[in-house]
Amino acid sequence: MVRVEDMPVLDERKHKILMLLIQSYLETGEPVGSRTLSKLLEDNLSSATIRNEMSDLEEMGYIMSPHTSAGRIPSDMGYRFYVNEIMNESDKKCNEMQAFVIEKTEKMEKVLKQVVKTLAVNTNYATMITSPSTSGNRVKFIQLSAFDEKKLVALIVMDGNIVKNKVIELNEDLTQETILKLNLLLNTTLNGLSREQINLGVIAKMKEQSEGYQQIVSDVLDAVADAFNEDDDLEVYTSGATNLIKYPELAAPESAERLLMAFEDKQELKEFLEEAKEDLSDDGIKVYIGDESQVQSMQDCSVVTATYDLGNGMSGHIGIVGPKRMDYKSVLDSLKTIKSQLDSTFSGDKKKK
Amino acid sequence: MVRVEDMPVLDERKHKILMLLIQSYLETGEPVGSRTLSKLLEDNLSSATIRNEMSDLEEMGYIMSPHTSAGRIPSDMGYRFYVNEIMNESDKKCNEMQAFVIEKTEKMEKVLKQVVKTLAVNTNYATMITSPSTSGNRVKFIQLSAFDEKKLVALIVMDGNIVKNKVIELNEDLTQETILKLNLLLNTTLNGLSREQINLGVIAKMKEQSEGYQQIVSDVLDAVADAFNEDDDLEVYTSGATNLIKYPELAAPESAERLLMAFEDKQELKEFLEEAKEDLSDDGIKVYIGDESQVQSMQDCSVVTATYDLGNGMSGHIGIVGPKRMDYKSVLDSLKTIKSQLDSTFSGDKKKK
DNA sequence: GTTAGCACTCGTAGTTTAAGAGTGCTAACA
DNA sequence: TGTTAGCACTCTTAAACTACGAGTGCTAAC
Repeated sequence: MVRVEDMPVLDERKHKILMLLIQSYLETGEPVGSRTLSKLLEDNLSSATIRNEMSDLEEMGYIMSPHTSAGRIPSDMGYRFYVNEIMNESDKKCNEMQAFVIEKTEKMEKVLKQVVKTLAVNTNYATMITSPSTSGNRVKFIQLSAFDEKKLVALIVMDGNIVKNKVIELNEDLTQETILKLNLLLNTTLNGLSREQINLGVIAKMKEQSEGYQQIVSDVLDAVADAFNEDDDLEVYTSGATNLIKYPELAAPESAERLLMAFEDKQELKEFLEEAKEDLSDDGIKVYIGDESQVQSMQDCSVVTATYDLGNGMSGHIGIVGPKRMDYKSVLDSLKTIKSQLDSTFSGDKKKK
Repeated sequence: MVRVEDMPVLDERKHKILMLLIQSYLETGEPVGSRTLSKLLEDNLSSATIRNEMSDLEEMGYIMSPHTSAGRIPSDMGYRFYVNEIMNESDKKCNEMQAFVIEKTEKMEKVLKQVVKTLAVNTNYATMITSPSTSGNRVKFIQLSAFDEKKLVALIVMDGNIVKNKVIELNEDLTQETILKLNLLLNTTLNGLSREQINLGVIAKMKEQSEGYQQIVSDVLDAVADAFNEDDDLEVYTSGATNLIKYPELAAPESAERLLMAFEDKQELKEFLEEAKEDLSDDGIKVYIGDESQVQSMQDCSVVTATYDLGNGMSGHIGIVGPKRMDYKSVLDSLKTIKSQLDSTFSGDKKKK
């Protein structure tokens, strides 16, 4: 793992050469030789001079040669250098963003799937997105309704207007009156309470007052717990995992398989995205190079993550996974665009599910 | 495409040799030579004799040689022959089925994901399952509740106890009385109606009686339409797609990529599974070999599909995709086991979502 | 500090070679 | 007539060899 403090300072020429070398490698994926750089560089320096500089850069740890007689490729530290550089400058340019079209669908799920797919198609990398999670949610409204002889449906609305329902099967008929009473009890007791506030005391008190309908109360509580647990079964949607095997450096059978399996299983991705929120930079975008991501199967990849915020207390994470030589500039731009699109799409529209 | 009528009849010895050849190929994945078969066969026939028989079988179209000096491999017709054979006999044996454990979760979605994963792990092939769909559904119960100043939630219960809800935002406050009236109107008008029965006439009549709350009625109708449309966004859950690239005959870069992409996109799978229900055999299990599946990306695969039935009018489809030389016997057994497990798991438990 | 020149290294791609597996055919045998 | 041994032939695969080109490091000269 590279620490920024450990990175040697570069004079102007080395800086230029390093950036050029990395750019060239990002484009071609081929090791870059001294002659290539010499031609790329506007100063007419001979390849021999460049060779000396490259030798220095290699010693410093910014670049390395895959074998003796190939050119040089960036090390993880080299990539880190490059990314740090463009993170600084990228705001200035803001090159013509492709506008992504997000159809305004009612279902959050569909929007997320669409976003993740759009991103994957546009970037040609693998993408992932978590469904938005609400923190510090509260119960807003509960209603029981009998819709069949021995069946109730419990409707639970949470603060973020998340609606949950649960079918409850009964052993006996309930009078309309009983249902009204239960509704009253449930609402007066639970409304406005957060997960933490619904403790054993509250539960005991409710059961006490429920006069023989403990089972129903307990079923409703299950459903309430479910609504709170929305976070726990946070979904991760992915797309374009197969894009990755197009990059030769990731196509090695074993590593490719592990990568694809990670995208199929999603558990690891979920954990990673959840952790990613811990160390946010100012704009919520962060780049993980190689082992920085701490995900075993992505040691040979870079991951760019962003946080999106739907405004009503709901936020989630987006990630783009590509080879280390991914086109960081365009990925950063894409993510920024998506971020703002998501924000605006839902600014006035708080529906969910 | 092979038609059973076109398959030449085989004498006993050819039958035995063909079955043996295919079994050997299924196990090893290597072309089978005459010497191998000679040793495998209990009758002491020389390889030369076998060669003659194989030559005949090749002429008939049951087997083919990948190149001159390799052994023979089954043709699609050969596989078809084999599958037809074991479909007949497999019921007799019923070898010790592995019991799959289906945890009884509340959410259908989780069950399906678990099933598809279990199957994939057990068979080492790729698996897919559609969520159960209900045909001929009707509206059973509708309820509007105000849970916030200007927000209603419409709760719709369908015949299969599928529950849908939709949040409706209002421009004005509604009195409790108005809501009761609307509830009455909605229930008296819509209850018991199927998708087809809710036509323009019914809608017009409702709007007429809704006295200025047309917007709400129309929103509710949207939600109802949604509930009916459950079928349209039938989900397909998949697992183990990466298993496929372990089989050399499928690992060729281009074809493997198409396969994996099919499993990522799922649209094609969905269509295939929906069509599969058209031509059911008696026990709901069907085997598609090669181009029989009509799915472009699976020309080199075999697909075994089964229908599962949850009893309350809900049914869906399972599919297992593997190389043509998949272990049909164990796949058929696994599917049968899962089928019965699914049936029994939900026999007394009609919850959904 | 820069550059030209040169020997050297190493990976890639193409060719050659040898080995092995399997076939088809022929002729002999029961 | 069915079965078998034998043999020449084909074809794939892997290993060994070759030639080539790209790139380097070093030295010596500018």
